[in-house]
Amino acid sequence: MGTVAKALSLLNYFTADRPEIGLSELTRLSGMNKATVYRMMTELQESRFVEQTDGAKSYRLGTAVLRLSSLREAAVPLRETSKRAVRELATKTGETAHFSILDGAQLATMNYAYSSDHGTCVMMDDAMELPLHATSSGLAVLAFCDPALVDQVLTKKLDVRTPFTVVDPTRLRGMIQNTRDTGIAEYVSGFESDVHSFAAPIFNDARVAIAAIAVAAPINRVSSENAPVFRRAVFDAAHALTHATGGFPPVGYDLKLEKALV
Amino acid sequence: MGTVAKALSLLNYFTADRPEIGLSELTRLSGMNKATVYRMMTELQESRFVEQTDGAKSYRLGTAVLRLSSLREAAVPLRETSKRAVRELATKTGETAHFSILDGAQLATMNYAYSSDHGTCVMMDDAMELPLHATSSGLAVLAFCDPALVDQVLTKKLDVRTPFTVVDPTRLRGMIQNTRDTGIAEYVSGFESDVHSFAAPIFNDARVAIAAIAVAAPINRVSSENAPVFRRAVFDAAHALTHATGGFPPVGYDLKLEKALV
DNA sequence: ACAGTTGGTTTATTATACGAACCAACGGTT
DNA sequence: AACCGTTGGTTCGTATAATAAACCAACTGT
Repeated sequence: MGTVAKALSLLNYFTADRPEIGLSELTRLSGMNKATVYRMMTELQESRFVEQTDGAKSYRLGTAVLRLSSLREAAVPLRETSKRAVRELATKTGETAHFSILDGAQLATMNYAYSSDHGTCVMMDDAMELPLHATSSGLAVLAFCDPALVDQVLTKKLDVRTPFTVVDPTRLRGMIQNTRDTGIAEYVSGFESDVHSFAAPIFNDARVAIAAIAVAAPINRVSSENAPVFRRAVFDAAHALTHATGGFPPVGYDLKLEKALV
Repeated sequence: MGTVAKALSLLNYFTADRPEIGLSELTRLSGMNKATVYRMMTELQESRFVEQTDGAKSYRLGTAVLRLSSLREAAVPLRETSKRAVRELATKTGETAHFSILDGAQLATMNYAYSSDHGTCVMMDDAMELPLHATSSGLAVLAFCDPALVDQVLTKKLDVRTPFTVVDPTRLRGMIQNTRDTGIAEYVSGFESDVHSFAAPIFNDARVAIAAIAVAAPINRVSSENAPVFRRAVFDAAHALTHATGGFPPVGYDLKLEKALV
């Protein structure tokens, strides 16, 4: 890993839970030398990727990332397009909907929407990172992405989030194959307990999965009655999104789904 | 400039007009050695700050910036809050409204909204960069930011955008002082010909200007009749935004404005 | 007075980034 | 087919720039 990549990896320690980090803390987190961290943060600050809060000396993400993401969004519109789709999906299903994009070997939540149909709903965090092996969105992406990513994910030690998180590579491969067959991913309590989620992949112009849209409901609100409704809604949303963003599903994908969902 | 900053400066060559850049082009633009550019882009790619488009080998901004900007937005909400304000301002004034944030020595447009009241309106680009010396938004920020920034901007050679762009430091200082006195900035044809714009600053919690909200109208639609309406609308929007984002205006600012705008 | 923080600085050492020159492949001209 | 100017990518000896340990100074709580 070169210097640039090492410096940029420092940015990964910023999370929704930890929006500001001091020098010593960042040194501890990264395991790098303090002087090194200091120099890198100074450079990141020059480039406005981070900024120091006035009173405290702690760092937080800077304005440069805003400009860059606007540009990325202008070049590859996803956030805006998906936002509407997510809101519609939440309204239609009466449950929490979310859209996440593949970023390395994880999914980054880009937006989500709640429904007020019920007194409770599955909660989300801003910019939440979703593991590929523990979520329906992850399965949806793994089923239709570059096979190398599947190998990469399955050879690492996988985090256990709940007693129901599947970490056995063989079982996961089975679930991925199953998703590939049906076109829609499901996961029960893999990431949060008592949550049943449905997800479908969004494809790019090379027919590779790059994102997923999902619905997450409390287990007890999912039945054999309404599960087909969720599946249908998720598929329709994903289908529309793929097309709206200039992507194409793999050959035969739509057809297979249309049959399965009748 | 260290390696990290140099590598990150490569990202600045991505603009709305030039969303994808090839290796040779980037080498030419940056004036760096090709091998150096290549190494840096490879590292940026590892960190997912850029990605290569499938067919062509050209680079475009990657997914990492999306995640980071979501996190920044979670820590310091501005984009979302301003979006509503901008839309309201456009509706209220019947003209194009936009919000931009200080990023280094430039303003980065974060969002904008058109009005359909007239057959024509001032057009904007995504993620447009606005020079501080040629726009009303720039004057608004310069009037209430760190004085060091004013010096920094005025000592550089300033770009001429139109025959009406002011580049004389003395005249600019006058205009900045004038903005400081009235609290609202105006500029006629400084950035685009035949455009009259009004802007007011947004303050952070240290009472320093960090952004601006503005209205831009075709010159012939601005008169002594409706100019006060524009000023009032822009001030109200900026005031609301400052408070909505947890900032405070300088002591006496609101009072001065309230008097001037009666 | 002390121990343990914090952010920031200095130093010699050595690892790493550098750049000129070099490929191989592609697309037009002639 | 030979040529030209492209393109993205690679090589390798050299010199620059990143490194890490140790050190400040300021602050906190005991």
